[in-house]
Amino acid sequence: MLQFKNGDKSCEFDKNEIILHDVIKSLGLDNKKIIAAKFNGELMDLSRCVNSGGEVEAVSADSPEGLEILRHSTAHLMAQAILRLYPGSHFGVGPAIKDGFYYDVDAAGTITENDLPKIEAEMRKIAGAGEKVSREDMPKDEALKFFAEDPYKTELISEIDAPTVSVYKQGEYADLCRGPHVPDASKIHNFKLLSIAGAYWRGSEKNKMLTRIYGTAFANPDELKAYIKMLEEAKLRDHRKLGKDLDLFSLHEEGPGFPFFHPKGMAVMNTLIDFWRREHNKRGYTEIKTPQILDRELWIRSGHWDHYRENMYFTEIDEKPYAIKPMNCPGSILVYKTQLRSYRDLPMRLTELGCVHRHERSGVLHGLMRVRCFTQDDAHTYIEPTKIKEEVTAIMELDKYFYTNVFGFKYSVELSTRPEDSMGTDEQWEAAENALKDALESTNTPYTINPGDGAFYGPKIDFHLEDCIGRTWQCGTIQLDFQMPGRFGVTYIGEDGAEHTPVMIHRVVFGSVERFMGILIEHYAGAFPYWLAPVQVKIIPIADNHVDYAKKLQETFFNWGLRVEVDTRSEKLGKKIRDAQLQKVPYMLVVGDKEQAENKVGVRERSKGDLGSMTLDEFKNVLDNEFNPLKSR
RNA sequence: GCCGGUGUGGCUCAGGGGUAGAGCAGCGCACUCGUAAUGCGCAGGCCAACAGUUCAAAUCUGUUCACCGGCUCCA
Repeated sequence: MLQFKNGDKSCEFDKNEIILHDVIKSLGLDNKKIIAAKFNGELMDLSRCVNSGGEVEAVSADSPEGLEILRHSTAHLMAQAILRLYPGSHFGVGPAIKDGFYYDVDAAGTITENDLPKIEAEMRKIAGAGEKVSREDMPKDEALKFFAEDPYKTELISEIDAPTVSVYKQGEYADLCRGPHVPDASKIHNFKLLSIAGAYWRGSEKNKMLTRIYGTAFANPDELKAYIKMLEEAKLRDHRKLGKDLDLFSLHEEGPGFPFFHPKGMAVMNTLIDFWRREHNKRGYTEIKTPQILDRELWIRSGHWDHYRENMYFTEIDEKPYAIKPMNCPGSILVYKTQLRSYRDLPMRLTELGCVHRHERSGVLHGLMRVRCFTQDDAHTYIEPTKIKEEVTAIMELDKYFYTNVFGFKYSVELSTRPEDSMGTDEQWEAAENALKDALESTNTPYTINPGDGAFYGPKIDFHLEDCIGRTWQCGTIQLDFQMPGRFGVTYIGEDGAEHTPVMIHRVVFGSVERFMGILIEHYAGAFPYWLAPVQVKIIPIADNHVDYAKKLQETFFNWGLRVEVDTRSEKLGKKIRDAQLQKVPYMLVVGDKEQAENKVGVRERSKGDLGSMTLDEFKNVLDNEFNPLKSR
């Protein structure tokens, strides 16, 4: 006798074993969208046979768990189609991921983007025929024999630490897989293959490169359509396109990875920096500036030569070796050491908007997000070891103010621990990692651990912001450093009159000012808020004889400190407005006979439209009510 | 760096072995206009670079460079 229940529903079978799908049916839970089962909390195939009773749930394709199964099964469906079209192909791994799935293929022949429709068509054929999916548990040695032709599966099987493995078969295709999967391919309707790329087997560049095919699948056709539309809209937000359209920056073959900033881009960047300076001054930071090129000896002493050389550029001055700085810390230390410091001077918070050069491999460059020269909004804080938590907490609050209050970003936090290539003792690393953990936990900050991703001199807390298509980019970081102060003999005189070594905190908020700007462009889709907009106000004379009045207004607004342009072209009003809208200017001021006579401006806001005629005082009042973190306090 | 793709006027793109095309932007002229594109005209390109095949290359081949999508790496 087997008893099953689901909430207040229950059923019994006078048998020793039963198929979960039958249980679901008699519990009255079945419908077309059900693709798997959950038995006592464990996801299983609908066809799975159980020999004890328990809690049973039906997993629908539109639940988060069901969607993952659906996508995973779609990856298998794709693999079967590829096997038909490219017999002899082998497969690596093919998991469900955040917005879909991929499968890494060692294809017999070359698969290109143009082949995706063909593969998709084959997939629909198989799904239409309702190809059955079945699971089989095999002892490992049998599985090894079964997959003898497949180097990838054999490698995976031999690493599995269990006596048996499960194999899923559908038609001519079979795959080593934990499952569960849909009962048959007819459950898969709404899918699309998206892109193709190379990917190293098991993620190591020492291994062969396989062909990775990305795709996605959804429970409903509307969701798939919405997702594809989202991808298209995201493309329109791409900071590289908007950077061109809005004349913010450009990239040139003559300087790969070295962006050129135009006047409008600089207007945004300088505004960001003004804001940044204000906020740091409020919090007890003072600013320094250190040289671009420094003696190679300094970098040997700092450990960069041993741990970071691959990413550095070198040069020679008067036959002596020098390095272009990839980080600002050694420079900061030299400034610290120009005087004998007291515990009363600590924490000493030195900021530096340092332009650093790092050699990045050609394939990773990406607009403003990944470059070879960027401006770090750096600060190095020298601090007594007992004050770490307090200081780290204060930095996290600063980060939160920036990201959430001012820019409205979602962000995630990671704690990155000791990497393989690093300096210092285990005790030092443990102390540093614990200090960061402590700060995170005492502020109830949710975080994940990113093992082995710390800097070579210490662990770090990283802040990741999302771009328009969900890629995340590291911006802020807080790094604890127990190494450099010792290496450079950095000291302070304590209350006890003795010399002590301070701890150093390296931290950035924007991270790279360039990257942060890239993310802002996508975040706002180019429509910067009033305080950041490169052109805040565009004056639009209706006819040529209003240009003089427009220019007079511009003078006034310059004196108010605004960024203002006048459209002096002999175009129609509609055209000038359209162009200003496309440039995403927050305020357009239409001026014609009426305004000129009354000394007014016709105010149009880019999203609210025509706000009517206003005196200059009234307009100023509107501007004063705009969000502006440069004016608070 | 690796795999795949792409490279044609400022921008978006068509063409494709026989002396280079469109729209937008630019310039000129006319219009002097009331809240998302006025009309007409003009000018603008060694078709990424370098080799090769050919009577002839933007077009075919090779190499290089840059860019795009990923991988690896990272702020």
